[in-house]
Amino acid sequence: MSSPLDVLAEPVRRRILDLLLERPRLVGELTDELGLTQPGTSKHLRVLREAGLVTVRRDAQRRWYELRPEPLSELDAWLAPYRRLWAGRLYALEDHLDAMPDEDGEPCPKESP
Amino acid sequence: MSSPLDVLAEPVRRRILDLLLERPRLVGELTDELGLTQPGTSKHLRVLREAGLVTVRRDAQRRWYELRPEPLSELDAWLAPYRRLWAGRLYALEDHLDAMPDEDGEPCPKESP
DNA sequence: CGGATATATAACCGCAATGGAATGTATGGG
DNA sequence: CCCATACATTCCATTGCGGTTATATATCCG
Repeated sequence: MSSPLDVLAEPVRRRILDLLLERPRLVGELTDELGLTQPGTSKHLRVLREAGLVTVRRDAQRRWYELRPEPLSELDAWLAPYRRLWAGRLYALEDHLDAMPDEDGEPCPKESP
Repeated sequence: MSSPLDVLAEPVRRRILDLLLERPRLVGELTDELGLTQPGTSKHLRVLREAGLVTVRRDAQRRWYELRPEPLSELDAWLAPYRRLWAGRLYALEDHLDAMPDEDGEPCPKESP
């Protein structure tokens, strides 16, 4: 019972979904593109399957994996109240720059310098 | 340099953001609501800070944590091409139910039975 | 039927991340 | 000046996850 967010934390799984966004793929194709071993790919696919993010179509020994985007709507729903914030209101950058503790780290990286 | 998705995989951190969605909070408040120890809370807050998802305002010994939703736009951007799919086209449910391998598992849980 | 192909599963390992206890640091109050 | 408060950091143990190797299962081909 893992949340889509949990499943998508893995970069590899995100790449799989991105690949399936174009068209259904065989496990072998995905394995090639990901540069993983076949069992590695299969395990990620299993996680995606159990999260309902992909479905399988059997074709002899082959398995066509295809995208099932529905569960992503949950993520979208979670995101909704936040989207309003960064879209609508202008963020007072200087305000919290001023209040920044004088640590040497970079607590708030800007996205594009 | 962790992606928002990576940071949000943690349920606790999602709850923190949800709490900060209402109003800024002190570490103590968050600790109470989360049922964690104070250092535990602080560590999650550190992760959120480094991801740019929260900012801190110092007030004597207290620290007011507030939400910074901007990095979530990256998640939103990743989500965009998928959103079109589950929103626009009707998903052929029977189609892949038909192609479902006869395993005992439940590869595709429906969201509301 | 026997081997090759395509994929899944199991067993195992290493690492990173999480959570708790103890400690460090800064600020305010008496 | 000393102690309490509020929070951060460090250290440590546990665990869960991702990756690989080896093995199992199913299907096609000759």
